[in-house]
Amino acid sequence: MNTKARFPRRARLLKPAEYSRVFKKPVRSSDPLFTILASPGQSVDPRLGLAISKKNAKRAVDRNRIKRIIRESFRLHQQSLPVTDFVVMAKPVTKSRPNAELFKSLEQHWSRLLKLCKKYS
RNA sequence: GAAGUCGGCCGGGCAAUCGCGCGAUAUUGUUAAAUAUCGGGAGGAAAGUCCGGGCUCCGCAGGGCAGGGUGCCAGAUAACGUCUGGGAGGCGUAAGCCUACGGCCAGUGCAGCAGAAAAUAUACCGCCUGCUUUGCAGGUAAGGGUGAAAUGGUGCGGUAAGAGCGCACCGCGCAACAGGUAACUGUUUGCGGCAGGGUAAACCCCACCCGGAGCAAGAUCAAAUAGGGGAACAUUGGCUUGGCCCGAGCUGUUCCCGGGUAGAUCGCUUGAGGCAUACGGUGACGUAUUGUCCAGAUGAAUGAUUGCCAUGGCUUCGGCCAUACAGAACCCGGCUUACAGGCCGACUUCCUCG
RNA sequence: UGGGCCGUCGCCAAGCGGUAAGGCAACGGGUUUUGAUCCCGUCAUGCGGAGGUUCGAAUCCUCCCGGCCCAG
Repeated sequence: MNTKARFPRRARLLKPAEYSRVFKKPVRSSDPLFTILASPGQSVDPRLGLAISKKNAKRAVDRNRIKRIIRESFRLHQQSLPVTDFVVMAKPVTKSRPNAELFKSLEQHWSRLLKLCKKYS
């Protein structure tokens, strides 16, 4: 139904309960920049949640930048993703990397998760 | 031209594509919502949370003690620990800057080491006199030495040697007078030979100020669950909003029925708002008028990519690199701290030329 | 958002206006055939940072920096 690369509210995780469900039995994908947890979704669309802790990115500016980049990347790739709930977590080094590198890393994550989720289901 | 002082301002720009959340309007839809168009969408510090206020609740926000804060004077302000003007002291050639800057003649405390002596008196080396002369007694506080700090400085007189012992000038204290709203000031007058040290960011005293919590405050609608709610009576203990007391409420018993967690909505952005002009005031600021609406999220919007330009640096002249500090969360007034680079104005000193 | 606490040698810490204790560790020496134990000695000039008050500050005051805890 979403022919365009949009990012409305229903494509996000909104409640603590939804987050804890993902944390309980996730499929993991990690690299030095991000860890992404995935779990089969209950909605019609793939959904995204963000977990950027103050420990990993101390300044609010850095946290906002990381979140925006993750959302942007998710928005552009959600067409190819299965109906799954994702939670993206950042690492301590993430804040010091340029935007282009973060986009590249996330792209690899999405394609890897696509394979993993197919195997899972 | 160089060095410096003060004040104010900016904090990259334009375009294209793809988005996010808010408001208004329109259409669709039973609702939830969806789509389209238009409008606007981070800061000078949004930060630290160091002060002050609004707002909300604590029945009223009351009294006393305790505790905390402020501390030259006057003003500004909703208020302040902020700001403005003035005074005093200090620093600087100057422009200018800095200052917790009330009170140790209310009381209490503290001062290691050194030094004779550290706060109430005294005398180590000295100096002078006398004597029974390798010393003792008396006088003295000029000189030396110690220390952060030792009973005012210079000169003359005076004396056995000295000493405010006396005098002159300076300093200090008190009073009067004059100026100033006041702090305070003085080529003024008079009195006092000098009061007796330091420390109050030591306890403390004096003056003034402060009730407590915080928008996750609080209000409304309400799945689940039955833990409850209201009125009357009683008052030992317990609880409540600052630590205690007074005062107030709840808990207890009886009677009567409606209450409320998850979640949602409101609070939530029109305000001690901001811009412009005029007037008053040395100034902080105030008054009046015209016109204006300028972020409102909630796992948390305000973005990403590309191109061109701007600024700075490097350059093999093709280009390449860099562009700070930092992200609203109820809202304002300050303070403090961080900050690439740049702009404007006023002033000071020095050098050169005319 | 609000409130509270703490930064002292490599580690654990006492001291709270007048020379910064002590223990563990480390290093050197002694004892022992060797090692442990034990004994003696040494070490770091450092009180999170910057200002101020004071003759004198780890201590008092102000502002920053870092860490921890609590309420919701």
